[in-house]
Order: sequence, then structure tokens, then C-alpha cells
Amino acid sequence: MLVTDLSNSAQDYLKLIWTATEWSATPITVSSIAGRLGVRPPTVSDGIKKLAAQNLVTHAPYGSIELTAEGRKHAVAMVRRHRLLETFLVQSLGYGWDEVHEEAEILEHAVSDKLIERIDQCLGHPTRDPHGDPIPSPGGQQHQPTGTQLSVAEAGSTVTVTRISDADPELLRYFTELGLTPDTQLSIQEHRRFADLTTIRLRGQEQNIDLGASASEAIWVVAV
Amino acid sequence: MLVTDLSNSAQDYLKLIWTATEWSATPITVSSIAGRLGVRPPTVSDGIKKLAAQNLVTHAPYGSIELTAEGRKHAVAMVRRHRLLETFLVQSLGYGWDEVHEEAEILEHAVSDKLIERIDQCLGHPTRDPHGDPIPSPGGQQHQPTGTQLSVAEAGSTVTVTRISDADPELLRYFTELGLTPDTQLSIQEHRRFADLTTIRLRGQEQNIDLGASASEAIWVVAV
DNA sequence: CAATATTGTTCGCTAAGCCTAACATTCTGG
DNA sequence: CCAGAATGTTAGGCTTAGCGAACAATATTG
Ligand SMILES: [Mn+2]
Ligand SMILES: [Mn+2]
Ligand SMILES: [Mn+2]
Ligand SMILES: [Mn+2]
Repeated sequence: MLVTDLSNSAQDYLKLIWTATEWSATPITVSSIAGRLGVRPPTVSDGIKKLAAQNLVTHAPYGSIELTAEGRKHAVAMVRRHRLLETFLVQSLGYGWDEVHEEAEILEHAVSDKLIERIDQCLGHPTRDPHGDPIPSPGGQQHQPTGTQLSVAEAGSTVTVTRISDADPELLRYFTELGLTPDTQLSIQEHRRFADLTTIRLRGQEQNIDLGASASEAIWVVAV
Repeated sequence: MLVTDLSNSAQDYLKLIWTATEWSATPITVSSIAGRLGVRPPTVSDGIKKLAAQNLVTHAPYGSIELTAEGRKHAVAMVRRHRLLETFLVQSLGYGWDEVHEEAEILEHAVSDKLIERIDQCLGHPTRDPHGDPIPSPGGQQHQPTGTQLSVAEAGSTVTVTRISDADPELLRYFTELGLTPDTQLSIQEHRRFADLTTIRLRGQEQNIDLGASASEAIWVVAV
């Protein structure tokens, strides 16, 4: 079965389940899927049951949701599509990194395998998308992403941004203003515990910047 | 109402009704739509009734099917999307003109208005697609196409190809071999009536070429 | 101009995806 | 450890897009 044989919503479920555990080990739940996809829990409960009937996920009522090998294959193919499309929109069509997620969310279901491979070729086989997320190879390989959320990274250390969550476009526009993008180097000045603030300084700048929890949790970093 | 508010199939119906009368005055029928779209007549009969209820077409049972002003607006917007996408796939991604129709048929429903305008800009506002079909402007204007089918064009005349129907990819590959594309000049040697053959000679070539009805009806020409 | 062939429509059905309301299970904190 | 909160499932209903069978209207042709 090809990825393109699955319905749009099945493709979205699988992609979402896969990406949910890419950067953190949060267990995937019916309501988390419903929240992300903008549908009600019963819809997801049904949807997951159908995916289980197709052997794309394992799931017993009230139990955990896990991809099967087959399901993972489709999920990774969708992630590849999504991230290549985002990269293409930025590189070739002048989109901002805050504008591409929504567009790719639709296009990923419509492009053919041939088109995806043309785009990949035209971009020179990129390995990361505009948000720093790794792009799986056609065969499904990808180097395991490393990094921790800025909110929990060690104060006093100097780090490189590896990845910024693309979930909130407005946050991305704020980061653009700051000049904070993947591969930016910064030093972590301090965490102010009950204010939930993280103070950072970008490499080459004098100013300190205070980031709240939603911002510092959206940024993944590795030690330089 | 925006074009993107309509279902994919409604978009396809409207586009098909519009294009059916672009190059010839063939009246559009339920079964012709069903044939082109690969669905059964009852499906189309229902679908047209729904479009009529939305005031996008006029249609009384057993009567003719005509676009309303509103329906025409949506139809032209879809034609613009389709043809810009075809052009983009050829110009920017190295597709052959025989490969783009199918891909555009899907993508046209998925791209945003923003993406279409980016593509238009990136291509320098092209006015014709790879098959010679005119690309309507964002406002819906387009210069009326002129031309007659090669099969009925005057024998002995020298003409320029303005348009080749993209309905049959295999035929397009054959034309590629011959070097017969939009803007090619050729002279019409003769029509052989009951053999349904048209003999042509491409400008700058020595060889005559015999084209059967399906080929000579797919080519539109204007006198030089 | 009537019989027949063609074309179009209506009817009743299916499947997918979504919903709300009601119910079941599991988690949690006193 | 148990009651209430949180989460998940089932049941039943809606809409859209499709189908075949049966029927209705129109077109063709002898
Ligand atoms: Mn999607
Ligand atoms: Mn991304
Ligand atoms: Mn289409
Ligand atoms: Mn075309």
C-alpha cells in the first residue's frame, strides 16, 4: 500500500503520531491528537480504530497508541513530504518560515511521489527544513535529532539552536525580529524559576532577551 | 464565496463546463461530464443539481447546462490555477508537457491563492500554458483564443499551431518526437477525406507527415 | 409517426468523516 | 482506597460523494 492510498485524515494521524515523539517522549493520546487536528475526541477514537483495523497502529480500547512498522513507513513518508514542501516554499518561492506550515499541511496530501522527488532534486537534497527539523530520506532514514528544550538547558552554557517548533506562526515572526533562527548561537544567562523566564544573549549582541515559557519551550538547543 | 470553499468535485465540474466551450461550441451534457470525470451519469446529474441550487449553473431537468456569472468566475479561477501549475511544473521543475495535466488536476484543488500568485510572479506572469492554452488573469480576463482544428483547416495553407489538447499524454509524446509543439509553423498538404488523414509538412523539414483524425483534431491552428 | 435507442433522473443504498450526548474506564488526590 | 475528575468509547445522526437499478424523457430512424 502506498502512502497516497490513505485518506488525508489517516495521513495526518500517522504523521502526527510519529512527530509527537520525535523531540520529546510525550505519550500520544486521543485528546492530544484531537486538539492538534482541530476535531473532537470521538472522531479520533473512530479514526484510530480504523487505522488499527488496517494494521497501521496498535491500539486496544483505553490503551496506548503505537505505530506499526507499516504505519511508521507511511508516517515518515508524510513527514518527508511536509518538510520538503516547507523547504521548497521558502527556498524557491520566497515564503517566510512562518507561512509555510499551513500551506504544506494541505499540499502534502496532493503532491505525487514524482513531484516530491523533483522538489528534493531541485533543492539539492536538503537535510533540514526551515525550522531545523530533519528531512527523512526517501527510504525513511534520518539521523536522530539531538537537543533539549531551551527551557531546561543548563544556565551559563553556550548553545546552538537546532530546531524551533513551527506550531505558532506568531512566535516565529517574533523570533525573526530577534534574529533567532536555527543555527543561531546564544548563551543562556539564567532561568528565573517562578517567573518562568529564560534570559539569553545572542552571539554578537549586547542585549539580553527574556523569553517566557512558550518561547523557551519552542526552542531546542545543543551544547556548542 | 471563494473558489476554495467549493468541493473538489464542484471545482472540477465548473472548470470542465467552462473549458468544454473554450475552443469549440460543443454543448455540454451530463454524460460528457461523466465521461471526462470518470464517474457515472447519476453522480453528475446530482452534482449539477447541487450546483444549480447554489446558483453556479442554470439547469432544468433534461435541459442545457450553463454557467451563471458567479459559476463562471469560479470556473475561470480554476482554469487559471490549472494552467499556471502546468506551466510551473514544466518551467521550474523539468516536467514534460505530457506529464503535467494529471498532476495539475490534483494540485489545483490544494494550492492557496497566495501560492498561485507566487508561482505567477516567479514565472513572470505567463499568458499561455505548455499546451498553448491561454492563462486567465487573476481578474478573469483573457484574450479570446482563436484558431481552428487542423482537421478542418484549409488545405494548401501555411499555419501556426496555437494549441494542442492535453487530453491524451501519449499523443503529446508522439508530437514531441515529431517536433510539433505550440508555435510550430507547418503547411497543410492535403486532407484525404475517407481515410481521415491530414498530410502536413513542418516548416524547415522535407518529410510529409500523415496525421489521423485523433491527432489532427487535437491541434488548433491559425493562418500565418 | 411510432418504436426503439439514447440520455437523463430518481431512488435507495454505501462509506468516510465529522458531530453531540450518553456511557465507560482510568487517573488522582484527599 | 475511593469518589470525583479527566479521558476515552459507543451510539446515533448528519453531509458529501459515489454507485446500480429502475424509470422518464428525448432523439433517432424505419
Ligand atoms: Mn495535512
Ligand atoms: Mn517544519
Ligand atoms: Mn481537478
Ligand atoms: Mn494544459
